[in-house]
Amino acid sequence: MFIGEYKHNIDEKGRLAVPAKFRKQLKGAIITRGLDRCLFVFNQSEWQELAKKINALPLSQANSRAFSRLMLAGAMEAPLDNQGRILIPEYLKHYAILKKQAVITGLYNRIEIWDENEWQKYKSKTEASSDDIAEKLSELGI
Amino acid sequence: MFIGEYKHNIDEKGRLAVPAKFRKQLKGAIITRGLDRCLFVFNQSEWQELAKKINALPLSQANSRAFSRLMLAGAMEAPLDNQGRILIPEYLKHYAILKKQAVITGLYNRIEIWDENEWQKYKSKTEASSDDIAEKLSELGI
DNA sequence: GAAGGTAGTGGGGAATTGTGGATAACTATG
DNA sequence: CATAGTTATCCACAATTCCCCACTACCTTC
Repeated sequence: MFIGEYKHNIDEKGRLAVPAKFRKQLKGAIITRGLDRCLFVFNQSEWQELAKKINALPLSQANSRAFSRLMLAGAMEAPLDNQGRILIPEYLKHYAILKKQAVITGLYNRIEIWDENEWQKYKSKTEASSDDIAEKLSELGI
Repeated sequence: MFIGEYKHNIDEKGRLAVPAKFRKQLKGAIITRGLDRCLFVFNQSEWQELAKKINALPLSQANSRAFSRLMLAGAMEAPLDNQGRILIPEYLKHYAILKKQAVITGLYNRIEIWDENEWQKYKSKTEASSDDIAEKLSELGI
């Protein structure tokens, strides 16, 4: 299970250190476009499951194609190097507006990568309206 | 599984380098017209499957006939040369508005080839409405 | 408080990949 | 049958990517 929030730097080659606590669970990581301008990182099995679901969407529907292209075409295998870093492709760096300082968060079955600034913005926005958000979730059984 | 987004150039002879990660899975490629003004590339077995599906469409329906003509009549075998490139026929280059810079994307069981410009346009359009798309897909269990 | 270990950061060298051009084979046409 | 044009195969260079090694800082433990 991935939990927690970590702050790390991306070097000039686009490499980002994965927090040590995440590494063992991440053999064969897949990185892809996420929602809200962050990146998702999955381990092999979680990704397999998700990719299969996406692939099953009907090719004839424009929305399905768009979503596939976001998630599947956005995806990239991201093997950890000996120092436990992943390489973030240029187009994903661009998508997530990643500069030097990045935030890595654990969300149970996935990891998210945010630009530090974006994360702060998102957090303050969300924290301010956390009560409202909670209300709306009651419909979903939480 | 094909995933990822790569940027490559088409040379004056109409040749396009297939990303190294795709090559082993692509013995005997089939290239054809795709949807949204891109080209689809399949490996042998995926193509077989799709062709069978298309063939099963009712001949009586105008839409089916149009789709058959788009996909089947547009198809072409595209063997890789020793450097891992495929040759894109003139009529397909024209269909996909391909100029020099092309984008190659992996979508699980197929590859797509886009003109760089078209891809950027499509992507920014899609990314802008990614929340809506995601919402609609929640019905499908994602 | 010191020492050992772990984690994060940075840079350099080697192999792979992408790209362009050149030569050889084939096809078509006069 | 010969020649010209077109297509296919091969070769070589250049850029990028990948992998490895080294350093520093922090944290933990004795």
